[in-house]
Amino acid sequence: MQRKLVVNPSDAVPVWKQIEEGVRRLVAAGAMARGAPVPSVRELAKDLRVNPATVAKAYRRLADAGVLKVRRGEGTFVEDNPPVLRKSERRSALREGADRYATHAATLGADRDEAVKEFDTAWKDLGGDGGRP
Amino acid sequence: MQRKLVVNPSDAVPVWKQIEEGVRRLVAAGAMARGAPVPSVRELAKDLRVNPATVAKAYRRLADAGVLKVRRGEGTFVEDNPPVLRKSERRSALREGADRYATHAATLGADRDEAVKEFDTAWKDLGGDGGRP
Amino acid sequence: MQRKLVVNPSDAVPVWKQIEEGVRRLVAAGAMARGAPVPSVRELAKDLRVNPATVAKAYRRLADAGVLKVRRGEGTFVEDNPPVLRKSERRSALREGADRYATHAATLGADRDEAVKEFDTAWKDLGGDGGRP
Amino acid sequence: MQRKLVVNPSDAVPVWKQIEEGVRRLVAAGAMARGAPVPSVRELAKDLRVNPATVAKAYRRLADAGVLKVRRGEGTFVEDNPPVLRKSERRSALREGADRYATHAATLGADRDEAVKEFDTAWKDLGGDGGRP
DNA sequence: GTGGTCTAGACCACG
DNA sequence: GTGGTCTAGACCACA
Repeated sequence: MQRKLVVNPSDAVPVWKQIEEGVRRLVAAGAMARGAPVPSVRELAKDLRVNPATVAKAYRRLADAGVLKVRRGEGTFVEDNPPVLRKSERRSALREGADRYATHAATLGADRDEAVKEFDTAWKDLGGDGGRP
Repeated sequence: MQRKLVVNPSDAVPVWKQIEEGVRRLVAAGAMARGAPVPSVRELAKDLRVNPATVAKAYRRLADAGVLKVRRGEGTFVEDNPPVLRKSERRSALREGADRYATHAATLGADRDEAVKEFDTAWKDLGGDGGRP
Repeated sequence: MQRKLVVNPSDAVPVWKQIEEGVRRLVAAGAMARGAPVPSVRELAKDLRVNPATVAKAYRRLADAGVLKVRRGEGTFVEDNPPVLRKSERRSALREGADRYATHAATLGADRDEAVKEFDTAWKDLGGDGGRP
Repeated sequence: MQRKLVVNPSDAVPVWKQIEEGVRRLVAAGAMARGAPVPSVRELAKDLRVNPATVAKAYRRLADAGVLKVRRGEGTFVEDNPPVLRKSERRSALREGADRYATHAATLGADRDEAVKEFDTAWKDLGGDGGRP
């Protein structure tokens, strides 16, 4: 599992969404500890070479979602108790990704087993152990 | 595998791209035979309830990619030898999609079996039968 | 100088125009003798693998221009005295071709001398002798 | 060489193609520097008095060809390393155009000097100075 | 502000 | 009939 944020500006997925998902991932993985400060908007923007407004948008959404907490004058921090997605939200988000991958694989002419095999390889590379990564 | 094109105008992915990928799938699956005519721009547009320019864009891209062949004044046809991705390209394209889905699922806290189960559901909805479509 | 008609259906120039210009060229070069019969519409269409209507359009224009003569029930023939283009028409047609080539060369980043050199090579290959081919 | 884009809506060649070739020329000539921003779609459309979608089509094709780079929400830029045709490709592309023009001129009964003279006139109208632009 | 998508409809060239 | 081009204008996502 990567421990650092990376974004691909050429990707179809919006940059702000890549940042948002990346932060969620790092928080879930413990790479960003609860209550710990996250990089400032300007700092992260400079690191990722993106527009500060883009980072700000991701942080704002994460704050709205209760993953981050802004303390005026101090900075931005990981919430002590980052929320878990509601079941239905989580499910539909998962389904969305599954749809994308299924369409992608079918377009390439792959069959079901080949697609799953490739997924398992990718899953292992994330640092998983066959179950929860 | 579905034998008919369908598009979802509410989807985030552009309609022209849905058409392009759908045609690629049908050609790959043999549902659209080599050298055979594809529906005319206007006809398909009427079927799908979209603007002819949208279909034309998809056809144009497919012609640029060598999948379709436009004969002026006659119509649009499947190329006799639609380009097949080289094995390594196909593999890496599949892997890329698998990576995206694995990351996505991991971000949501799903485990491997849940992700595969969701993928299978999505695959079936494409019209697949569990094996080679 | 080619002695046979060839057309390129993928070219930007319409097929009927390629045929029309080809016939003019062959007549001017003497490859199609004055008063001699030209291939029938169907025959030429079969040879060139184009739609008979396309050949018919070229022949009709050539007949209108006085280059060919249709004798009903007998066939189509080269006129005994094919007309010469009026000076202004000829000039503007020449200029049009020059414009196309100049734009083409400039887009490729060629300089004037290189473009002329390439033209001279092409001209010689047509069978010319440095002057009228 | 012209330093500014101009289009002729009455010309047979599509406006989007005129724009595409014009930009290629300006980039090749260095009038549009590597990495520098090109006029925005709307701005250029206003300048040229054409529809923004027409400019967008040209830009899109140039981006696909690697000449321009689109940065979402920021604008469109000249690529740092716009692709140069390989020598042999460039040569054969030039030769192709030369062939077309030679054939065209010969069809009109022009001699070599007349054809070159007309070419020079056309070249000057592009803004050339008789040598490398 | 930027570019991308889509619609509706006109007009043209080609076969 | 076919596809291609262009316009006018709306709406969206992104930075």
